[in-house]
Amino acid sequence: MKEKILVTCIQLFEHKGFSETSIQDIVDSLAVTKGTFYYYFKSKEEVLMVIHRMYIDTLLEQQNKLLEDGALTNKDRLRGLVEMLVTNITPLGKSARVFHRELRHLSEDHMKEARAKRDQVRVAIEKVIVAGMENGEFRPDVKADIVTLGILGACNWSYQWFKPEGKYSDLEVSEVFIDMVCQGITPK
Amino acid sequence: MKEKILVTCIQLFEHKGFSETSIQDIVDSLAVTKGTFYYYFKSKEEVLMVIHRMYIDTLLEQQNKLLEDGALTNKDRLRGLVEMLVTNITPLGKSARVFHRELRHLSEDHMKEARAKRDQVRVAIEKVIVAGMENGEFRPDVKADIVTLGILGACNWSYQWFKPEGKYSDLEVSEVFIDMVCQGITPK
Amino acid sequence: MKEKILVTCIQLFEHKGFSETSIQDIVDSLAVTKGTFYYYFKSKEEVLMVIHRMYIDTLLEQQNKLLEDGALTNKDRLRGLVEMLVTNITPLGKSARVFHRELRHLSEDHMKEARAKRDQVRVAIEKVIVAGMENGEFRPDVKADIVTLGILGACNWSYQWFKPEGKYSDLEVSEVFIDMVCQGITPK
Amino acid sequence: MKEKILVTCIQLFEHKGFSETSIQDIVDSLAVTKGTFYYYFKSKEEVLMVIHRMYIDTLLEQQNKLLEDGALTNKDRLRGLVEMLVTNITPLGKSARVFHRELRHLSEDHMKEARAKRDQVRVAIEKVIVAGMENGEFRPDVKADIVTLGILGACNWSYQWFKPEGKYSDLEVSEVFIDMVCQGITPK
DNA sequence: TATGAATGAGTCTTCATTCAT
DNA sequence: GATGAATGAAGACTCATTCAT
Repeated sequence: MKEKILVTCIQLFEHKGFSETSIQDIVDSLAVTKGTFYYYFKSKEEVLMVIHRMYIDTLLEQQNKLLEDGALTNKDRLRGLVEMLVTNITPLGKSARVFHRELRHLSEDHMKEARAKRDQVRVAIEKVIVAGMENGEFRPDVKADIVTLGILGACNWSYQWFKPEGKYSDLEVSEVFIDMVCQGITPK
Repeated sequence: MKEKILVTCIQLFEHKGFSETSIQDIVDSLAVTKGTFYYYFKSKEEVLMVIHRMYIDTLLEQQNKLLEDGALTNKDRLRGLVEMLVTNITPLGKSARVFHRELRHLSEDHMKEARAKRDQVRVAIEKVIVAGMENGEFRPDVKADIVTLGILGACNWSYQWFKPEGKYSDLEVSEVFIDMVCQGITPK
Repeated sequence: MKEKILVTCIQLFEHKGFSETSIQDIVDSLAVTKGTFYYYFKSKEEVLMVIHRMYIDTLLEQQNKLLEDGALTNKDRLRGLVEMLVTNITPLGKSARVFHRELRHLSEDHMKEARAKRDQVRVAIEKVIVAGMENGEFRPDVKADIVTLGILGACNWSYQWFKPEGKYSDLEVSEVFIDMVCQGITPK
Repeated sequence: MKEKILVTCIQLFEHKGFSETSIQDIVDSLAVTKGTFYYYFKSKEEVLMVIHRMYIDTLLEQQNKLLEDGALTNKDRLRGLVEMLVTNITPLGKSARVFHRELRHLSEDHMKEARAKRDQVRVAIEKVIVAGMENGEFRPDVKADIVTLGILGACNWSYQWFKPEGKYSDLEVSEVFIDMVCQGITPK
């Protein structure tokens, strides 16, 4: 039941937004009563928090695997991180959209937690880039911090326009992003 | 007064979000009464619409100047567009954040209008890239549509983290973005 | 202008009802501003009162002519009163509907006045019937007071269904009413 | 509770009118909170609709009994219908007044429904008269449609003046109406 | 586990009215 | 005569949340 509530909430929050989704909407979708909702969660915000946590923890897990794999080059790692961020398979895609859009509706504490975790992704990208700069995979003169934010922006923004049934798959999109970021768009 | 209401609304919508800003909040900030608000605007949504329109129209105007200037190379134009998007001079920065975050709270009609205009920016970037591909300024094998969305993402996302008083100026940020996109981050 | 406001108000009150008609509606219909309205009338209720007064005074005037005409039989007089009530010539028809429907929105004092005048019509009918009973024109055993209220009901109700462009004219309707009331519908 | 809300609303709508009765008035009368009202009804209009439906359905039921009773003459039936309409036994009397006065505040759909049902009463009276004309109970030359509207008017109007504690009972009033309509007020 | 009645603060919005100009 | 900016009380309705059962 807790699971079912979560899934329903992800759908609704993604579709209508957190503020615009009422408890009534949620319990109607599930054909249960309000009491049931409050038996499992103590507030609407708690549901949001759980969604955030599930999403970001999944991400961080993936990320750690990538970072710890000693066999990979830094470019491979960067590719892996970009793919991870762009990947849009349900239900992670919906969670991702909720994550990026509804961060502000978390309570003070939960927001700090979410931000801190979100930052780990940024830091990971930045570290990979810096490591690549040091071992010659990347140009030594790039501004790693800003480039990182640029890459993050490109990836996170994809949740705003990406359509799974569209012209390109999520993998193709990440490939293009990686190519753009690594080779640039001007001819050599 | 209409002007004052708008400015206040931009502040509040940016700070607390559209849904979370009540008419009461707005009129309290201005030390007027609700009646006054509704004398100038017929709904909260109308204010949002005006903010959107002001922002996007300003953008499109700048954009048109860039596109019509025959003396520029396509790379110059791209740089111009990126600079235009990243530029965060007050009060456009707040408007920009409101624009990107609260699009969904517009009414059906206004949303269509806003989306159509927003799309003009995307189309402009894409056209510049395609033109550059044709005249050899850019590689002939890039996927212009996705690259465009990547660039847009990097730029639009900057409203989430850019601080005018921070380490880099908005011009520096756009320079890094342009460099990243054009040269790539790998050495030649 | 005062005249124009009145005419417009009759239209609007008749169409939407008094409570549902806002000052804004009124001034919009006239393409003037609220200030103008309040220059001529000191409240919405005052307009309603004037409409009531105009209608009922017109009625009472007609009624008095009928009653004072010594040449008429009581049956003639009754016919005259019924015709007077049913008559739906514009703009009296709309005023009549407003009169009957919106009485309750008058202020205490105005309501008393309106009720008193309205009562004069009832009393007049009753007197004509009693006079007819005394001189043999009407049956001596009718309950004049209730019959009066029945006749009034039939007439006043006609404003709810009568359509000038309908199958019968207002004169035909009153003829039928008079016939029904005088002869009854059973055969002799 | 739903029952209690309905009873209270009938009182208030009858006394002050629908538009003039606020939700606050209603819940204050019941010593509950607004939330409670909206737990049972989803709008003020819904309450009005229920009141209309209860009243008119009760009426139509009574009416059908009358029409189906083969032992009655048409005059009996007409008497029955008039009695039914004039009868003012609590709480139907208040409902009746609300019904006739507040019809216009129903939503489009509910209004159509109410009007259709209200029309059934008119049609029933007309049919009884026509049937009486055919079997010789009533004069063959009466205009059944207008006479019907006259009778309806007399009856419906009674809700405006009838007082249960007054000089005449509701049964006496209907008797006078029937006598007036059938015999007429002129001597044979 | 789950219900459903009840709460009460809060939402956006409308409105009749006033008044300085 | 007429304007239009401003008021503030009141309107209908929503909502997250609680709690006895």
